[in-house]
Amino acid sequence: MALEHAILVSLLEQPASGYELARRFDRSIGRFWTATHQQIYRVLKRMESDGWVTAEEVGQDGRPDKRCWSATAAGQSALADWLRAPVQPEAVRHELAVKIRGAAFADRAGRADLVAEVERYRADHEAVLASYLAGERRDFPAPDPGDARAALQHVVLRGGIAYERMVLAWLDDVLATLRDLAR
Amino acid sequence: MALEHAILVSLLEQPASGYELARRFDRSIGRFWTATHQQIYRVLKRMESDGWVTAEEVGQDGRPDKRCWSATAAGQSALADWLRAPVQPEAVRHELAVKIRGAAFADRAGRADLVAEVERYRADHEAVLASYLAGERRDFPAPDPGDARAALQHVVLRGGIAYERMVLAWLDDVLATLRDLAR
DNA sequence: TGTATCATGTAAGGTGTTACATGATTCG
DNA sequence: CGAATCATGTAACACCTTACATGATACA
Repeated sequence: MALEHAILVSLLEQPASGYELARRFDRSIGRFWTATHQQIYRVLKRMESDGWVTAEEVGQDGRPDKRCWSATAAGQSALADWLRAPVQPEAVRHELAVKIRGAAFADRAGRADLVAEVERYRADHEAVLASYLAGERRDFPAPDPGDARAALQHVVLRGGIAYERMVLAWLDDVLATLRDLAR
Repeated sequence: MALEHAILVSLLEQPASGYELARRFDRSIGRFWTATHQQIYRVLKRMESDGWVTAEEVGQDGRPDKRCWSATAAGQSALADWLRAPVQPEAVRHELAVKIRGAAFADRAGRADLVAEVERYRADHEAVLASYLAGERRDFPAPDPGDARAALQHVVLRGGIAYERMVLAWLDDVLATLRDLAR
């Protein structure tokens, strides 16, 4: 139930329309919390009725009008309450791990297909790592000790980078193991 | 939608009652796929009507009767089909990362509380790592190149170990960053 | 003329969580 | 006698995903 809070954080960082929020959830915030635009519009409506956010109608030339959302004082206080609550244990769902254990019950051809799929998956993660590193060079070229927001954004990004590096190393281990079995 | 397939893998490894399955989802399988007993019973029923699993009634002395489930040939073939399909991109939901970015909008006391919470969270992950390492020593003391199932289970466990080590290192980074901001 | 982007939604269906429910045995 | 474990479920609700829907502008 942290979608509300992820939206609050994003709106406190910068007010936005539902559409812009949805794009952020495809990019920076999407690194650690995914949401579709349908979810976002629905939750924004609930948050509005709870008084956590307010919208300002913005007329635009040559584009549809938009509602620019920002967090209210009540929203910021709800976020502060949530920050104080314990972190919920995460629901782990790692499909590839299920497939790897399932490979024990596949034939030679099935395992060869899995090797190809792991290679494709590995290439995806290599691309994600490259984009994180590019983002780090772009957004955090030199540490600024006075900027708390940047320091916190940066440490979260470093977590993403560490995760991707770990995944790549593990996928090499997986590929070596699968190839060993094929011999 | 991999719960069905996680159940198939588990039943192929060893037939089990719904209750036993639920316990496995609290332990070994739960490392990469979580499920509650309610979900498991519901899905088992659907899988039975799809002909993927069959149950054998087992009467027990001093305990309630149980239904021992095993995968059918149709179930194993459904698993093989799924193994050939591309891995779906995972839905990332990392609450702690949201909280860390949210800490930019908290006061000193709120950040101090977050430090304490990160320390608690870190201790949890240290315990998980210790249990993985104990499981590795217990179940895979010496590699057996002929045992495909063990090799695949082991590489998945190594993934869990690598993940926990990465998380611990990152949490140290997070704690150092938060403490830096408090000075 | 077709595709991409901006902008906001509804509806249906599937999945997951929480609470409730039952009933026996084992162990302290 | 109470708590934990074994064993299986139902019901209600919350949440998420997918498909559908609309309509404007910008650009090739």
